[in-house]
Amino acid sequence: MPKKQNHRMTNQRKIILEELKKVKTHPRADEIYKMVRKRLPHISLATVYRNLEVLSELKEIQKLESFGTLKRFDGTPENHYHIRCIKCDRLDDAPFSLETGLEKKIRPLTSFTVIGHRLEFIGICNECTPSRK
Amino acid sequence: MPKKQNHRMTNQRKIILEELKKVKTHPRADEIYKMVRKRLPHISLATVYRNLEVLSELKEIQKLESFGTLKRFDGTPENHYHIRCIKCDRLDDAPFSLETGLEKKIRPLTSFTVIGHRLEFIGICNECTPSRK
DNA sequence: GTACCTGCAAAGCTTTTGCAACTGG
DNA sequence: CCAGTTGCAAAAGCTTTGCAGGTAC
Repeated sequence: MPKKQNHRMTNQRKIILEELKKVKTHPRADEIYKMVRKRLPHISLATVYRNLEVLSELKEIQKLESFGTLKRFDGTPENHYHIRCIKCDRLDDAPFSLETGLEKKIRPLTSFTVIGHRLEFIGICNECTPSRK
Repeated sequence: MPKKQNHRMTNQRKIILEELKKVKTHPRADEIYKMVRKRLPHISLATVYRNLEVLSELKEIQKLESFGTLKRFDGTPENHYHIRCIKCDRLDDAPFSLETGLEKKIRPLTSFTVIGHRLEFIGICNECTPSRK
């Protein structure tokens, strides 16, 4: 069973959360570190990393890493979608044709010049599905 | 203008490409290194990295790094989409409601148990659009 | 009081780079 | 030939971890 942890709302944790909620961009850890250091000049980068981890476990924030931390390489140069197994991190091609309509739909809603999109499905693969073991 | 380069099809490059085309998974650089080393025991990991870079420039393969190399953190815990600027790497929320139908459409087509998806739009932001400078 | 947290420094990993030797076209 | 490439080793990032001291509750 998962280890129980009683998290404390330390000053550092509170300020990291406040600063992250304050911006609408999606900063990297080092950017958050810079933001927070204006209010806590002696905070360490390790504390920022540890708190971002805890806060995303608590579902207060989201950690974004769609394709995982490591780069992956794909022998198929054409654009296509993928499906990832959340258990074993296996990444397959998704048997799904391109949704060309998506870009058209978002164009009137954004100030960006939209030139494409990426779509990834998340799931559990055959081998990781308990009922089929 | 972009520097012109005359790429050579060296044995190492050819074998890396062959091995990558051979698999339907999307291996990481270190996995490709292991695959290639069975045929070229003395190849170096640096060569693998350099060739993956060249091959993706040549559009022979794709480098997958949807959210970029670095992790990013999002103060909004609810699921939502993003839009990335390919020039400055800025990442904003996408003003686009969730496409709940996608998962339903892929379920009959895959052996994975689908539990979600991630969608990212790619574009050029306001500040990077030349015509509005 | 004590489990959790912090800052610092060191370690860990993946990826990139400098360099001298080598090679494909 | 010689620009492009390779292997090796070292460097460069980003992220995690060990540890001793500090703190929230």
